[in-house]
Amino acid sequence: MSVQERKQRERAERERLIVATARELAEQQGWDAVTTRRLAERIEYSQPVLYSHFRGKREIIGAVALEGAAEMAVALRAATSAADGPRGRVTALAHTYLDFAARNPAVYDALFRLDGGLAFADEDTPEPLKDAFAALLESLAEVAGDGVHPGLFTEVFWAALHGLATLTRERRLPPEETGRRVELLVDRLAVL
Amino acid sequence: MSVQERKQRERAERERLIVATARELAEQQGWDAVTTRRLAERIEYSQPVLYSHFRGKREIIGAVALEGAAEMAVALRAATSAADGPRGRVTALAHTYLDFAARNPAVYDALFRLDGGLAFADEDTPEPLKDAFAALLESLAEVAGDGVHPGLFTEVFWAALHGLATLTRERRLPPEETGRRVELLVDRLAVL
DNA sequence: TCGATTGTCTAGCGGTGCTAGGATCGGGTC
DNA sequence: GACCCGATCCTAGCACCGCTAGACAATCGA
Repeated sequence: MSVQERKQRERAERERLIVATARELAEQQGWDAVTTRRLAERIEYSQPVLYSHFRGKREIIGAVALEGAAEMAVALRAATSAADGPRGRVTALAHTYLDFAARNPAVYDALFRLDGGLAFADEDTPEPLKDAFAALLESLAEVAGDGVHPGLFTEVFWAALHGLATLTRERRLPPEETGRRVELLVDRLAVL
Repeated sequence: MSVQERKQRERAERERLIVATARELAEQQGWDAVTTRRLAERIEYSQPVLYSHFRGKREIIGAVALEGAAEMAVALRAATSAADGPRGRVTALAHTYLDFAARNPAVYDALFRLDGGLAFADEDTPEPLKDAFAALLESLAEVAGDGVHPGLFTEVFWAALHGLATLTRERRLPPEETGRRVELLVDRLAVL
């Protein structure tokens, strides 16, 4: 049994290596540079090894996305729990979200822009994704306003943040005014 | 001279054919299916002909984007001029925007999701893009609220619409509640 | 020690965007 | 009308992509 266990451990370790390497490469040079050949070379195995862990490139993106979702949830909760008052929490939430997107563009892409084969807003949505949404909802529910469904409010707020994050990063919005945009968004959307 | 003019005409005509065919193919089967080989085959020329009109695939996407921007501006202005009152205009604007994105996913992608090599929010931004933003601004300026820069307000509103459009289409938001999300967005963001 | 299983690699398939270089066609000139 | 020359277009091919079949080697159980 011990031998099998060791092999399983090593296999799991290699899988982590693949995901970490893919993420690293994507952050360094963008997802276009994450080819199966380059990835295989970096982990010092041949291409087919990747396919013994994942169905294909899409699943590797999905794995990076799940990792990112967990980290984002942690970051959001840390920021909101350190802030004071409803307004402070929502502002911190917004800034943390945008900051995460800006600092981890490849992870953000894996999560919300690329196809990682993950189900969203569904019963079989992976737990980390549900939890990241829950982290948003926890802080936003208190400012949704009377008679407004917290989930719906969270969706709208999230969509606005997502729009700002993506348009800013693609230089479709000038990045200088991000602070004022967040201020406006929070002032208007949140019922304080 | 007449011969040269005829050749120029034919050349311009072929360029239109390329853009129209690329757009059609993208709407039918997605941008991934728009390969230079398939596109060349559809226009009944060889691949290199494409490169005598455009620097590469990216520029073809850009051309489709410009076409789409002009159409979107027309659609937005038509919808808002037919609506009554500030609230009616903003609501119509939002629905028209999301409707355009849903009905022309490939064009929307070319405009706001893919890299068409176009400059945004810059002095050398192509005129159709500036004009589409202007169409948004025209209706949104009247509900920006006192002391809020109309341009900044438009950017935030646009980002929110963009987030809703993209997340809904990628099934990251359930599509059923779009109406209620727009209602909430307009109610909160616009000063009526 | 031997066979079977597991793991990994080499090699290759059909596709991609893009381009070099040769063929062909048509207009302008004698 | 014959010729030249430049513009125009195509064939063929480059290096790369995601992915996989099949050969090979290492390891396990009997």
